[in-house]
Amino acid sequence: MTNELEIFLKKSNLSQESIVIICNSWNKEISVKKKDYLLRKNQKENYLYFVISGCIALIIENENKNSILGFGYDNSIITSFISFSTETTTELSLLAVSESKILKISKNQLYKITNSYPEIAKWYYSIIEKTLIGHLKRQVELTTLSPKDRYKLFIERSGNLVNSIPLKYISSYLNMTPETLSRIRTSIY
Amino acid sequence: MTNELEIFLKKSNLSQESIVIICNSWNKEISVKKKDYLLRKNQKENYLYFVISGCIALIIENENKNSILGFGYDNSIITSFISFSTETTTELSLLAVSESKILKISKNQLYKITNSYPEIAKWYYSIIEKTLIGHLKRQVELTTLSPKDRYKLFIERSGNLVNSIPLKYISSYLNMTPETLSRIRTSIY
DNA sequence: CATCTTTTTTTACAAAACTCAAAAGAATAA
DNA sequence: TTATTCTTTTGAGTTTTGTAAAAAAAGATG
Repeated sequence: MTNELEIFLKKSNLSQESIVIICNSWNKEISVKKKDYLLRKNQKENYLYFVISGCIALIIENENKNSILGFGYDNSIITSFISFSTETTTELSLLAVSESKILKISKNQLYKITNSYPEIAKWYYSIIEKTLIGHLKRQVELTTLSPKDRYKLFIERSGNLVNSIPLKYISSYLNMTPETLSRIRTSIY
Repeated sequence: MTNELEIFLKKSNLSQESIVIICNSWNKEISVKKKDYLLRKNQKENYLYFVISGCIALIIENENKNSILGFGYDNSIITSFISFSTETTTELSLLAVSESKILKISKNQLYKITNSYPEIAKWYYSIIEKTLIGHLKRQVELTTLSPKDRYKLFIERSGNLVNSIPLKYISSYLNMTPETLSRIRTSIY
């Protein structure tokens, strides 16, 4: 059982019994190196990941453009939800943008416990709901804020990432070119 | 019980019993006029809506800019999920962009049946999951496609809307100005 | 029906962001 | 360490999109 995961689970209102069951259903801790993929385009996603440390990007990689849709870091959960829930192959990839430590749980293992324990099913759906809310908020920010304001908000919330991952990933997440981000950074100070 | 809702529910794998229970939990059909609000900024969202006909926009209205995050139309479900699930006041509004017929179900009514019937709880969570997937897909499209391609894809999928709601709403949904959309429309033909 | 309002389109102009290319700086590997 | 690769910055020029204002078209109202 991993400490970080347990702390994370304790923030939900789960019984201690459920916490133990969930914790025991995850695979052993994995270390992933920078630029390793947890998932590549056209594969099927069979796992849900818990990021203990480091940073995993949910990214769409096309010939001419890569776009990061989200990051998983610091005790958060990430997967390619579309593929994970619909059993289709993924358009998105999961890429470690810094050295990371993660846990993973397979769809089967997860379904086993959500089917057996209603409380755990509820917990899982609350994760989907939180993920939806996060993406909606991001969408609001992308459409209403200027590039400069998007960057400012980003450093307010995730300032630590600025120093631990290449800026090109942040610019991609903020939907601008690395050049534009570089210019914003020099213009601010 | 409304025919459209029943047809919609039959597409999920719900038992007939659950379908009847869900149908009976909704309020009477409401007609909303173009430009009526189902929900305004800073209110709390207490309802989930089923759009029978017409078109409801999920919109963020700011001083200088309005942005549409999604449409509900033709037998689909819509609400301001952030407010609905977190009990916070909404930043988003729900605006009828054409004359619409809708049903609504209150949070209380919904929770009553999801708590009593696990199958209905599952159904509700599948709606959240589908909503998440829809928003993720939209996000991919907004970040990877050019304005022209976004418009082309939109008319492929929702061509009927082009003729039934003002173009300014479509341009907002596609994250471009009405002028840009107008230029695209003349350049295509 | 005539009028008023809203929506759509068009224009000219301005500004923002992107592309391309190159150099400087960091990080990584041999 | 040095070499190599990757990242960030900078500059110039181009393209795209946005702004503003006005005209045209469509729709609503009395």
